[in-house]
Amino acid sequence: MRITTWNVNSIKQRLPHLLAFLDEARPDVVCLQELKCQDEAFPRAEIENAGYAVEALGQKAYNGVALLVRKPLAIAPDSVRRGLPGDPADEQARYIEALISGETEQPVRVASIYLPNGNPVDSPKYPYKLAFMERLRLHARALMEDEIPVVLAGDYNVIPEPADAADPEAWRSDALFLPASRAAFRAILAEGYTDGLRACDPRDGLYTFWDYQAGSWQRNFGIRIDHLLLSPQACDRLVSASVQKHLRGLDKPSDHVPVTVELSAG
DNA sequence: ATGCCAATTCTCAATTGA
Repeated sequence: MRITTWNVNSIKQRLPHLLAFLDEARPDVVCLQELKCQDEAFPRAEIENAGYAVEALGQKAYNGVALLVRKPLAIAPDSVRRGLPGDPADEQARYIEALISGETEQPVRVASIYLPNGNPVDSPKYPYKLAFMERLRLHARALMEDEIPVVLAGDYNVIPEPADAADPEAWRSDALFLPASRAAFRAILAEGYTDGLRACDPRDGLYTFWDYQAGSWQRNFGIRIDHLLLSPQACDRLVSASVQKHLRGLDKPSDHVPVTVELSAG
């Protein structure tokens, strides 16, 4: 089972690239972030025609997450969770989760996460980010209890280590790289989760985001902020992980590229 | 230190992102 996470930065703008990616890469599960569209406007028919079941949580203009599941895999009935537990007042569309099952594969629980950016750090946005990460840690812990493999995939908006940025000094006081942000990320890992890409590829220079500005792509001024975190049972099945970097070089790209892990059937 | 770019919105300027 191949599971991909991709912040598309507007599902409407990126639909041609997404459909081409589904056709070429044929991932089994796709976790999308930054749909920037309400559920009524989600291009459901086009994606279903490509062979995928869709569950989405959208809102106007900002945020928005979705899960795509390629047939014959399916989303277990009544298994979809919309919104991260822990704060009923949080109305931002940043979390969707479901149990994925198939005839020949062991089930896997998969979440698509759009973690808050947190900038500027002296605004309420930064404490919101840290509170969201603590909620995610607690939920990640709860999800391990039934021992079904868990993959928490998404745009974490966290640069875990200096090796995950081409120029770490440039991010020193940014919400993506502040010590408290990195500590909150490590606290999730400490619950027993593994950074899937890092577990497969120890090299420096693995990036998943290049800013549209200042020629970041051309100069390879990237950062690694899109992650797939695997519970112990999921990590036992980890076969490979990779970044689909070439998509950043297309016309009208997202500023993020897909990241994919492959799990054995069980 | 700021803008650089891209997308969205009750658009022609402001807001958000990272």
